[in-house]
Amino acid sequence: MLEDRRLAVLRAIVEDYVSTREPVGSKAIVERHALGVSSATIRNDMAFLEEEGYIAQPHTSAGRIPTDFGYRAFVDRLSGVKPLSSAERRAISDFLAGAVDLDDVMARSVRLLAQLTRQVALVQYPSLVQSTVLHIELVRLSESRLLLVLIADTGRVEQRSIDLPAAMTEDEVTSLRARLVASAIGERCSDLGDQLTPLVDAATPELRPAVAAVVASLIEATADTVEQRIVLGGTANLARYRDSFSISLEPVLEALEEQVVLLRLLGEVSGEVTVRIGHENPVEDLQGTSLVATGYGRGDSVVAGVGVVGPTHMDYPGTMASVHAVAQYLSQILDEN
Amino acid sequence: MLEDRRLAVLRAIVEDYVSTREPVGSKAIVERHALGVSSATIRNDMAFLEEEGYIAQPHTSAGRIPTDFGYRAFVDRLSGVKPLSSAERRAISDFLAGAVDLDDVMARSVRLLAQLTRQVALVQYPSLVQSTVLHIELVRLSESRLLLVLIADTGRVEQRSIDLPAAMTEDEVTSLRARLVASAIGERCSDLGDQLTPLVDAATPELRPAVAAVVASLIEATADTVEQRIVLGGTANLARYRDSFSISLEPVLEALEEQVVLLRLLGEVSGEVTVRIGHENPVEDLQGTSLVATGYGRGDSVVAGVGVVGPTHMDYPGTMASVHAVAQYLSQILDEN
DNA sequence: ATTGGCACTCGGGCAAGGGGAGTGCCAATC
DNA sequence: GATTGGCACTCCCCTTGCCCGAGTGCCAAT
Repeated sequence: MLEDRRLAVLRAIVEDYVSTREPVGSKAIVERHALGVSSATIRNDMAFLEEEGYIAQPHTSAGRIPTDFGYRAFVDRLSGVKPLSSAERRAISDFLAGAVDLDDVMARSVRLLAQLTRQVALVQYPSLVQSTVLHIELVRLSESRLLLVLIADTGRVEQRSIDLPAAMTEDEVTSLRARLVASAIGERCSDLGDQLTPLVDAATPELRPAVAAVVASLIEATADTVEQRIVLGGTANLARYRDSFSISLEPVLEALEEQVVLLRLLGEVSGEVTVRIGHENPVEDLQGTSLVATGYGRGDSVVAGVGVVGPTHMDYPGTMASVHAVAQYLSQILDEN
Repeated sequence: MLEDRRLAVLRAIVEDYVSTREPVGSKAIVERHALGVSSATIRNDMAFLEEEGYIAQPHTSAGRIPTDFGYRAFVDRLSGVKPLSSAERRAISDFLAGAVDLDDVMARSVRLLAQLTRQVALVQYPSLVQSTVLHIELVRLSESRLLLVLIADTGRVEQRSIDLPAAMTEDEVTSLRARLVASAIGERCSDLGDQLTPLVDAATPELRPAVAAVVASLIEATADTVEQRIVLGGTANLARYRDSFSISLEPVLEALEEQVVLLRLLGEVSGEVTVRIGHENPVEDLQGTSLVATGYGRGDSVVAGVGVVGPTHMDYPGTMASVHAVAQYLSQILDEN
């Protein structure tokens, strides 16, 4: 009962601070939230909440602001699920329906998510490792250069140009292409190594180096360290929160330009919506921000992540709902193909 | 002679202001530049330069800062060509040499340019309109869905998925693919419309709608309004110049997220390095910034643009040199393929 | 446990003042 | 006629001092 009210106070503080971005005082809570007690009582509760580490004072005689720990409690125990309005749902499906290819789906999603949440959006391309090979194409650019195109069932198309150790004729390329197609189609991209090494051994001695180069390139293209791609959007939204980030937004922008960092952020997503608040964030430069992310995929398998990065004082319920919804639609689009 | 000194004063003001970002006074010029005259003389010259619109005073009793017009004069008449150091040249070629495909080249270029200039870099994919068709691939995703892949000689690979109006068998797809390849390979992408419409007419009545859909998709993919792609990088550098932009950087970031805007920026590039200073910029939200851009391509034909956006008080000679150098290397890479 | 009252703290806004950088102008000089 | 030193003037900006008010913590009363 008493515990309940204290949590209600914490909720009030989080909500008010998120909407006003100003430290909230005991009086403001009494006025804006019908808790049925006086400001003095609230003050006592606040002292307790501060003791426990949920909230903090920027300085004496200021209101309280939630700590990362406070947000954590809010997200875990206080925020209900905030359903999207039907207008929002419609907006999402309309927005994504017009996409012509995977690149377009990714670009639209990231834009959409940035718009919905007014934060920085991240969308990861479906992982090749989780995909199967739909088609392989080998195009002869010149005597000793090939273009390799790999098409995955998730809609991803990867290309590599290959400098051959020795010239190949058109016929040789055609035949190699047929053999690649025969061994690779339908296989998991992650198994390509095992599937294709026999081809190298089976090749004639003259052609072996060339075949090896092609196979190596194919394997390299599907190696999980390089194959990951993440699209970023809505960085302009960061500028709005300029003063929210402890120092400045330069390190934040910098971190967000590093693919490696983005991969770490979206690396451990699951089917659930995950929230990392402030210092919980693995990336140092982003410890002034929060991440809301989840995975999408076909059926139960998660093939990639999607999420947003914003100030710790974000609207968590709303953001989580938007991220969840976009992930759902992405899964659906993937299923349709 | 006298005119010469006045221009020297303008140059001194531009150079000092660019490096210190603070209004420069007559005394500072005497100290930092050996012009052989007293500060009073400089003051007279400054009064003249102000009268003519080259420089302005933020307020009485402050030093002078260059106007857009002043920068223009500096760029047109005062700045010599600043050659890159050999270390820089080596950095560029090293950086670009490791690229595995066109996407990689574009990503690396934009990163490189952002790093060299410490500003926001833009790199445009080679225009399809300026390319010829190297290969076309048609993959059957399901009974009534195809994936169309178009490979251009510039290394670009475009994909579209197509919902067919009626089912097609594997054989039908193979045969259509062969016909597409026969009519399209070696043609300019911009001519695809003319080249492919006969195919639709020649198709059997049952297949005609499907063929029409495929051809329409191909034409749509190469239409010059949609085919353009621009990669952006180094937005973190904007944060450093936070206070340089008249208002805030939010509108600037927003403008830079609009493909349409970027296309307008790089739309009219030529082989020369072009500079647009402040209000000369066609995009309203970017009139507090300057653009330094040029084109790259094979031989004389410009296939795409590359450039940077930064504060009007940028190091023009250095930026122009970097942009020029990167464009050169891009042209070279394109030539090699 | 809750409440009203009260003294206390401290940040932020505002006004006043001084320092300093820089200017424009003028009379003198080459 | 261009150049120069001198000088009065302007105005930004930093610092100081001050007050106000929001908000707190504590306490005694219920």
